[in-house]
Amino acid sequence: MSVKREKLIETALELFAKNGFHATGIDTILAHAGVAKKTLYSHFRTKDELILAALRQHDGEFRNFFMKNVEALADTPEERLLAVFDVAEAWFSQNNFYGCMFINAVGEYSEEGTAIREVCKEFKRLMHSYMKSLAEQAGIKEADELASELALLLEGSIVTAQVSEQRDKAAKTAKRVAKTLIDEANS
Amino acid sequence: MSVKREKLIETALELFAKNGFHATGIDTILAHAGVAKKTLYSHFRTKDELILAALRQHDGEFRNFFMKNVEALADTPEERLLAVFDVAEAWFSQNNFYGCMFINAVGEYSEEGTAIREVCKEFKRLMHSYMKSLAEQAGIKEADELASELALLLEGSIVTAQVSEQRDKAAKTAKRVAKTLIDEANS
DNA sequence: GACAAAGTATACAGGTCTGTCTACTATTTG
DNA sequence: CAAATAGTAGACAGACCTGTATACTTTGTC
Repeated sequence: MSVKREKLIETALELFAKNGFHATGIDTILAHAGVAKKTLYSHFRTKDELILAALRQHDGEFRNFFMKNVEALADTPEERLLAVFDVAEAWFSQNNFYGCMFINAVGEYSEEGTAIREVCKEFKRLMHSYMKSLAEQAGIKEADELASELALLLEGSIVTAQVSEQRDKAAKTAKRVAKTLIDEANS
Repeated sequence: MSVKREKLIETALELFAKNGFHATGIDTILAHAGVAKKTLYSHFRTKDELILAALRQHDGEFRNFFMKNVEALADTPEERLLAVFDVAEAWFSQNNFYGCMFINAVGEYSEEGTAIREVCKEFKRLMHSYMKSLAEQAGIKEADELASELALLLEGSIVTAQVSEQRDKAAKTAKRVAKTLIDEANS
């Protein structure tokens, strides 16, 4: 694929994360990426298509980052369910942490059923699916229920880290509750 | 206070909630409110000041709605801690539910220390404070910890209801975990 | 080396944005 | 009743928005 296209998506992701989608203009993206306007519009028909491509790429990249780190931090499925919140803490402490891009996107695009919303919904579905598979591998009976509970905790910690700026505490509180829930589901 | 000013804030809140802050123009607010531009700029110096006034009013209104409903649904402090999630479920099921306006605002305004961000942070602090006082009234030792845990669950259920559109399930899952945590903190 | 593909730079159209200004009209208050 | 206050309607400036078009340049491939 084109290196210009990749540069555009990379730049767009940074600016969308920091300043939001509506507040980030095409010209700003072009200036930061060092790409001409015509090149952008040869790769993407509209700004919305660029947003969509950026979100789709971030979906893949982020889940890859997340799973790779979970698997590096712990070996057993049960330990990995807990490690999710260690990875979250490391994520929150990055200096370019601006919350979850998919949550932020839904805040700006409220119309249900649109492509942008569906990508965000799918990302959350896949994160839930990942935690459910870990729970199943750990031999937990109510794997789906536990995954929903842990997903809720993860969302809560992301938003608390973003809004209340208590990043370490948000992750640690979520992890403490997660431990309680995993122990309970295992008994 | 001026009825025009109130109408402006009310209209702005509806449009900001539905379409976001950057995507909602001054002219759109004026047309919906039936107010002249000069009147707006006699009450607010800039759009940001209107946003700030709207957020501050929503802070008061929302917490009042929340606490009134919690207190109507349950009588004892312990039951009220659980009722928080029944009120959340009722909130999510409103047809004009677009998630938490403060979370959405932070997604659009990333610069820490700005007035808009501080209002959002303060709202979350006050919600935590409310749940902490309920926990204290219920005689729970680690009231602050429990409040942080329940706040995390509440945030998680809000975001899940908004993004994943499983509104009933999000509230019920959070309530189920909350019950576990409250029982544990009481033992 | 020729030629097609991909890129640059930039002007432009048509629209929207915030905020100011002028001129006029109700409304309230002393 | 008169004067101050608060409002309407709308034009306007200057900036920014998305998306298209023109003319030129680089790059890669046969």
